[in-house]
Amino acid sequence: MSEKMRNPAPRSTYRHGDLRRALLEAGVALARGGGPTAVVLREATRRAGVAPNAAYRHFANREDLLGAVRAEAVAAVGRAMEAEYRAVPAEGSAAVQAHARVRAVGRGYLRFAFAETGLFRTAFGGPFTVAPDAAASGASGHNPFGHLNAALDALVAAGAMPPERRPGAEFLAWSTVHGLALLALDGPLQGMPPQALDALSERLLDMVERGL
Amino acid sequence: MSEKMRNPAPRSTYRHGDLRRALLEAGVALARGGGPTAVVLREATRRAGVAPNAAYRHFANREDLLGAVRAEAVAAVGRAMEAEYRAVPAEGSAAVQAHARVRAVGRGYLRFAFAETGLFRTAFGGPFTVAPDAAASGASGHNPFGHLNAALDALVAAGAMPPERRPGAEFLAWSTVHGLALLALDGPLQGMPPQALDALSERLLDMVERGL
DNA sequence: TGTACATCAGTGAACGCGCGTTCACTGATGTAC
DNA sequence: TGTACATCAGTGAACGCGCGTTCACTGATGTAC
Repeated sequence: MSEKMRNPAPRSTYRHGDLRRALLEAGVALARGGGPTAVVLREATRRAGVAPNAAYRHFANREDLLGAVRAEAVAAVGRAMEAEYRAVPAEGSAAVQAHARVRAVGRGYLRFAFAETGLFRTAFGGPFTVAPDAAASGASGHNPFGHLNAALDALVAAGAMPPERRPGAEFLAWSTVHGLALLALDGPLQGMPPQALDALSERLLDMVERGL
Repeated sequence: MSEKMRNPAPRSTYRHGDLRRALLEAGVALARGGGPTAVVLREATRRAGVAPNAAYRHFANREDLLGAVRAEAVAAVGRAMEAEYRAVPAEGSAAVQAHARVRAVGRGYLRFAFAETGLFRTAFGGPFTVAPDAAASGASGHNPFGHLNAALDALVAAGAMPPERRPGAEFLAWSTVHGLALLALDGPLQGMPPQALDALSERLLDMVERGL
């Protein structure tokens, strides 16, 4: 029973059950609907059926809650990228596969942006950073930047990209898809039908492949 | 004197002199410092030395003021692009010049974004549209989208780009620079020194040229 | 197994904030005769 | 040139809003003896 001291697990029962999770999920739902500014602390507590100030037992303040929601949104982007990535058939030469995977990663990013506007905005619509060990950590999935880096590394390993062009290439590739996403969300591409957006995405990915 | 009826010019004297312009300039100054959310109606009137509600003689509401400020910011982006464009030396073949001009247009956009963060955000950081006649109007300068379109048209005219790739190419090119700008403003490129940003910009423009 | 106590998740009420916006007004200016 | 009147740019005061956040609290639960 000395485990209590070594591993001071938080108490297992709370009145609400798990208010922290409930608030986080409410926050994610708000973000999904209206982006980061829609993550309103009082509204999250309302949805959790709790007094406004109860949130302060689980989050330091509104910014803290928003940060947790943002992390969820980033993870969701990563999952979308992973899904496209895994859908790439394991056929063709290593170079062909590596190319297909870079495209898949970009396609996942774009499709998420088009389909989950609010969450995408929450993840990348304001100031954001990437985990410092993004490139290094291979195991921990759900990191968009890590996926991109891995795909580009594989491109070099397959001999499909000159190694001297590799440094910084992730920023060039990311810029491209990021820009298209935001043009589609806020800019002149607003309201373009999904299939047209998909077609434009493929052309963009062509351009990146040729250009890298 | 019947001109009065034909041309009912607004009265030439106002107590303030030109409060509309004063408010607009205050708004632009606020946007320069803090982006669109910093354009606060009350603060603009404060800076103009006027009561808060005086603004309603010149703007329907806050959104109207912000729209006018945004138009100024967009025009400033256009001017920056023009400046780079005009700096292109008139030497080499038509194709070489056309390439140089596409690059110049992109470079102007990026440099503006890096140097005038607040104004860039105001122009393109939220929902925005481009003038419907953007491509058509050649004379009216200061339209970023128009500059880009013109440069790409020239690229095709010079035989430096296959005509069948021209449609929609403006969105691909714009996506690319737009994405880099936002990654530098909000993302992992934050705090990168201007010369490094310039170097990355040139690599990005290389990529676009090869890829288009 | 039972009792006394400490913990702390959630309560209820209230705050100050700065904003955008509305109201009825005033008084300098421009215009008609 | 002088007087009477209309216009309307800017005034002063006030509003409601919903937010994030703080305060002193309560009462269910977990723990020690």
